[in-house]
Amino acid sequence: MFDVILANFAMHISLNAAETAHVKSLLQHKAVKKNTVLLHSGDICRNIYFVNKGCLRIFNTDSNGEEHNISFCPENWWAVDISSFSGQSPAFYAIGTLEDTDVFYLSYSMLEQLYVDVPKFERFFRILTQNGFNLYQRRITSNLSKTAEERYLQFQKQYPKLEQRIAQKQIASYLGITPVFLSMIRGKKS
Amino acid sequence: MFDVILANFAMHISLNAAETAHVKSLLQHKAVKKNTVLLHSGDICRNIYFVNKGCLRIFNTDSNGEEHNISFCPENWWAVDISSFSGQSPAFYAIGTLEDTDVFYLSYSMLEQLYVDVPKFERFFRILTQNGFNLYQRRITSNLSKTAEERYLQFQKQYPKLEQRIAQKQIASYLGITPVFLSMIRGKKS
DNA sequence: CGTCTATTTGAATGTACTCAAAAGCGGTGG
DNA sequence: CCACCGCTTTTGAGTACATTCAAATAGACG
Repeated sequence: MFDVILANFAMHISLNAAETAHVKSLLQHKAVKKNTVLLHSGDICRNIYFVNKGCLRIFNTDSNGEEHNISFCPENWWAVDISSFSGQSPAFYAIGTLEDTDVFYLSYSMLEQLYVDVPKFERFFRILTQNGFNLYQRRITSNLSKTAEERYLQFQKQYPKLEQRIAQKQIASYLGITPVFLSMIRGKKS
Repeated sequence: MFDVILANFAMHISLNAAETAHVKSLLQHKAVKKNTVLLHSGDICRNIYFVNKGCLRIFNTDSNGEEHNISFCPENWWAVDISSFSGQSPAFYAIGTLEDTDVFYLSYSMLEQLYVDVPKFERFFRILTQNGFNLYQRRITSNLSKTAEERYLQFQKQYPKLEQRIAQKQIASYLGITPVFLSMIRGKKS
C-alpha cells in the first residue's frame, strides 16, 4: 500500500522506522473516479497529492473556456497548485483525474505538522519544488526552440506509455496545439 | 549600497540588526560590464546573484547555436541556474549581462553558512523558488494559449520600461519569435 | 568617421489553425 | 449482446500566423 510513496521519499531523504510510521499516520488516502475534479480553479488548494495509481492533470481554463494542461501526474508524481497551497489562496489551476486514480494526500496543516515533527521533509519538498522549477524552465526553453512535432516526441520520452492511457486531446492541450494538428503529426509518421 | 537588497529580503522575512550585519558581511559585490557572461553553460553555477543595478538574462544556446532567453533579471531580481547551483553540477543555462550591471552574490558555501547562522533564510529562498516555479508555470500556460502579439503585450506589463533598455532581438528571443516578426508586430500598432 | 551589428521592409514559404464532414470508439439502455 | 448516442479522432480544404531569405536602413561603438 505505502511502498510507492515510501520509495518516493527515499529518493531524497532517509527515514527511520519511527519517522516512517509517523508519516504513514498522517497520510490520507482516496480513490477517485475518472474525470473527477479534485481542485477547482478559484478554490483554495488544501492538499498536496501523491499519485499512487492512475493519472492526474493540472490545467487552467482560459477566458475562452479552453482548457490548457500544464502537467500530467501519473504514478509516482506529486500534484499541487503550489501558489494556492503555500499561501492558502485561491487557485489559478485545477487538478483532475484522467483515469480512476488512487492518491495519498497531506493537508496544509498536516504538512506543517510533519515539518515540525520530521524536519527533513522540508528538504524533501524543497527538492521537489526545485525539480519542478527546473522542469518548467526547460519546458519553456524547449517550447521556444522546437516545433510541435519535436515537442510531441519529447512528450513521449518524458511520459513513457502515457500516450496509450489518455485522450489525444489531453496531449494536444499539453503540447499547445489543436487535436486536429496532433492527429496529422501522428498520421504522417506511420 | 545595501538598501535595495535589504528591502528585497524584507519582502519575505524580518531581520534584526545582528542578522542584517551578518548577511551584509557574507554578501559579495561585483560590477560587471555589458555583454559579459557570468555563468557559462556547462560550468558549475557557484553563485546566486542579486541584481542591484542593470540587467541580467538567463539563456540557453541550442544545438543550432541559437540563444533562447528564459528570463530577464533587472533590478531587484535574483538570477541562478537552480539545478546547477543546488546540485553543484554543470549548468544547462548561461547567465549574462545586457547592461553594465551591479550584482551582489552569495556562493554556495556562503549560502549554506547563512542557512545555519540565520535559518529564516531557508524560508526566504524557499519562497523565492516557489514564486519562480509559479511564474514559469503561468508562462507556459500563457504561451500555450496566446499569440506572439499577446505575449509581447504581456512582456511589456511584466517588465515595465525594460523594452527601452535592451535590444529587440533579446525580447524576440524571450518571446520565442524572430526579431523580424517582432519588428512587424511593433510596426503595425503605431 | 567607418565598421559591425541590429532593425526594418518586402516577397515567398512553411507551420499550425479553423471549419466542416466523416469515421471510430466507448458507454448506456433495451 | 447489440444498437444507439455522444464524444473523440481522422481527413481535407482554405486561411492565418510566423518564418526564411534578401536587401536596405539605422544605430552603436571604437
